[in-house]
Amino acid sequence: MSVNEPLPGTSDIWEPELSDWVLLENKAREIFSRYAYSELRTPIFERSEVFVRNLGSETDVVQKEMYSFNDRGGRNLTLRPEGTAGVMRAIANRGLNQGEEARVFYFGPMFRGERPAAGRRRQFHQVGVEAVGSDSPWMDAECIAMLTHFLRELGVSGSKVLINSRGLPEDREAVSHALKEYFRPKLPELCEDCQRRLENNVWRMLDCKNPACGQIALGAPKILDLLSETSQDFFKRTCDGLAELGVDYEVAPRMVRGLDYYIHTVFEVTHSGLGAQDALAGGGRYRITLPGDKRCHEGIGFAAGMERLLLARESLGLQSGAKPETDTYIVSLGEAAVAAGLRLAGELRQLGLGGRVKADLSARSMKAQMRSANREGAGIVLILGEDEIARAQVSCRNMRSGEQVLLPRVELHDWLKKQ
RNA sequence: GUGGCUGUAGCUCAGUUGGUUAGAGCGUCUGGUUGUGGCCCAGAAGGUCGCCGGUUCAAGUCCGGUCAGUCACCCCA
Repeated sequence: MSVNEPLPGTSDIWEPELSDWVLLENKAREIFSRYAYSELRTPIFERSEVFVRNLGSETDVVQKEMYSFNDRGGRNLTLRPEGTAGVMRAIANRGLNQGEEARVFYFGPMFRGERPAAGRRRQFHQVGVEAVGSDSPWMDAECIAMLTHFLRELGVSGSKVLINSRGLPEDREAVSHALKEYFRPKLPELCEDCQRRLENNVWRMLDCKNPACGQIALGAPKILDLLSETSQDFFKRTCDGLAELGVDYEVAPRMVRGLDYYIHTVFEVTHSGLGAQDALAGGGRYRITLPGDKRCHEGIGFAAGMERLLLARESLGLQSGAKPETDTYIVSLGEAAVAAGLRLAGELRQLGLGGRVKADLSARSMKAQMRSANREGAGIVLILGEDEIARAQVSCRNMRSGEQVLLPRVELHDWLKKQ
């Protein structure tokens, strides 16, 4: 508990774990680009209303999880709790022509004031995509297919795609009504949370984790059956699209996602290697009115938790090993040689020879410098001592084979190229 | 926000029913004759036992509080 420790739910990311993060980012760029998505970077904080209007003021995220503060000008700002709102704001600001599609992906830190647990942090990272401007169910299918493609490329096997539909806003009343009718008589048998939910949030009663409630929820009317024909048709065509694209999925009739803006398709990808927080990614279709734009836009998107992707990979034994800190290590014996070593290191870096080059500046004993070279995984050690400097030579040692040659300085570049 | 478990060297952990100068392994540093790594050997450095308070002649060991970590709940990525 020193001031040097990062705040609860935040952490420093060092090598070698950092290489896994870079791998994730590069894979995201590579795969999403193939689907013609472009990277977008939006600010990490926004005016609070950007999130409130997008997520809905009644959602848990807005009610109790936002990191909000007033800046010096008295504006109420918030550290982004998710990526979609900022992306929508950016698209609105730039403008979207009639019929134009915006396909973007992003990744970066998100912030929620929650109690940390396995796979849940206060500063966590998401990689997400948004495709705005298409109201085709095929788009939903392709988006989900892209997500499974991404997971496959990362080596994350054993995940499960769950999909459901929330229908259109105009279907909601009928669904809520039917659910209330079903649950009301069973109220005494339900948990406290669900008793409260009956009026506030009936839909959530469907996926309560309490075993007793779960049993009762099994008998509840299915959302899908209660939706309008238009909504049912949209869902069916999304499923057809998934089949067309060869995506394995499961219909989860009781899955309800927490964010209010979703319409039609909602989906989630779960993985068994994650602990209690088993959602790897989640998303869905939304309808949104961009501020300053009278037209209504539809979009589909998802966000995947980067920490959770990494956890899933870890559970499959996929974390990458430690990289060597150094490729070429220059040992210098004596103060005069240190200057020569530094000069040689600079020369190699300018020429791009020797990979990661490190000159030992300590003037310690040779044994000590060799130990360091070995510990850092150096493949090549170049030795500069009094003899070498006097004769314009350099001792070149291959640490893997143990072979060592004494070369004239002018031959060093060629020797390095051959290693 | 609520609850369970945990908190001793850089890391992983020992530390018996409270009893002298708190230990191990790994890692680090320096040596094992003049300029050579990995193996081996020797030595060294490194800890206010998370913090505060209490009980006691005596607390790393017991009690309370607090902070932190971890897992779970709510919810989500």
